[in-house]
Amino acid sequence: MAKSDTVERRSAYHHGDLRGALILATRQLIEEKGIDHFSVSDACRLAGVSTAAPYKHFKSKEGMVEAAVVDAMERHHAGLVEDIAKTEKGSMERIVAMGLNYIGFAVSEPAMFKLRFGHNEPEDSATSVAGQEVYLAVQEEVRAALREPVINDRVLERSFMLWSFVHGLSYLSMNPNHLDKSGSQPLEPLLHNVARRVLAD
Amino acid sequence: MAKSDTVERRSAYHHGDLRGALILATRQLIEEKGIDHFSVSDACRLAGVSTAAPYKHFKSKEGMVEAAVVDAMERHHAGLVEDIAKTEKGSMERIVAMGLNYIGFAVSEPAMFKLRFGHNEPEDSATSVAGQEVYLAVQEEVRAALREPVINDRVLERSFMLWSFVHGLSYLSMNPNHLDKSGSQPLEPLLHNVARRVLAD
DNA sequence: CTTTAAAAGTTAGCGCCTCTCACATATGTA
DNA sequence: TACATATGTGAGAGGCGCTAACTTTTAAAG
Repeated sequence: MAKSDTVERRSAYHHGDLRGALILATRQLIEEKGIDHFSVSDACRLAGVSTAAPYKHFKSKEGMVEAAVVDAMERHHAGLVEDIAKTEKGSMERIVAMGLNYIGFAVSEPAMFKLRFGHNEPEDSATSVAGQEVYLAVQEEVRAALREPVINDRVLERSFMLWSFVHGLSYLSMNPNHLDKSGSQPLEPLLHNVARRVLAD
Repeated sequence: MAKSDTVERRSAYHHGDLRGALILATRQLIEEKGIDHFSVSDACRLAGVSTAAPYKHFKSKEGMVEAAVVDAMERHHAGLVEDIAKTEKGSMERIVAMGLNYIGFAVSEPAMFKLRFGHNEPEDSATSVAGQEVYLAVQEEVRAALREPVINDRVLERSFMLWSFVHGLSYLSMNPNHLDKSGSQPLEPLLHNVARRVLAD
């Protein structure tokens, strides 16, 4: 309890929640101008604090960006859980809903999405752990769709295939001018098509 | 002829080929320390020139990195053409060989590979054009494997599916500790499995 | 061979950025 | 109220991206 307690209390000192405000500013600036043109100074101006303030919350610029990405992953996971709750467990519709949710996140926060996969994080890093939650959810739903009792190698294989397709489709969807490379189908039928192939036999 | 002539002559002045040397230094440093810790100054030190020299060849740091990525894409395409020449046109082996080549490049130059997809280049940018050459080669081979006379929507759809999967597999292969998420199969049988599904019916 | 314009390199330096250090202030607890 | 700790600020060191002005090398023309 010691650690999470500390983190929560941190949210109520001077600024109210400077850590959260900086994470938000970081995301907005990166989505707007690109990671190459992002600076801690800009984020400080946006949050209305001095340029030294962030270093009480993050150990470096890199750590600040990573925190923004972790935050995005966590929101993505929460949204995913919410979205699929509207569909029936083990149904094709749920698999398609997951794909649409994944692509929807990529389109709405493309910079965060790309940063998630642009760095080679060590396995136990916060980014990796947060990103894995989404993938674990995919595995569980594929397991249900395949009527398997546990997540075995068959489930892992098909989950990975599905994830690959959806991931690739996300990249194309972020660059709308490249969408015709998929054969110009609308998203939902294409996802059904792919899910059928991946889950078949 | 005016333009390419100029570019080629440029390669034989003072340094011999500073442009090429800087592209090489840029790639080496980015692969070694990551894009976040890359600086033009470091590349200059490695190439043995002043920090102002690069700006005679590239308009900015961004342009220098992009040139390194374009160079990587061109080498990738050349290697792909060479690799598939060893297999029979229209065969499953050729499709699998392309997948292995793609993944091989991702593993050998992961930073270049990620930069290729980490930026949202305008459609006509050099990066985009160079990257498209590889994808056009994929489409042509899928067309041959499907016995289609031209690259129609069916070919586009299956090419995209194949590319998505191979792309996803590349990301996992760059992080070897994540490879078990694909069901722990060795690469080649897994590629056969996927190619069969994608090309079927 | 000399002249000349352009290409390719250097030095100096401006402005911005990251990050640290010393110091100031707010907060919860004893 | 006193204290320890968590947050914040201001000043500044050191580094980087990029430009301006200048020098040197090269290719081409007379």
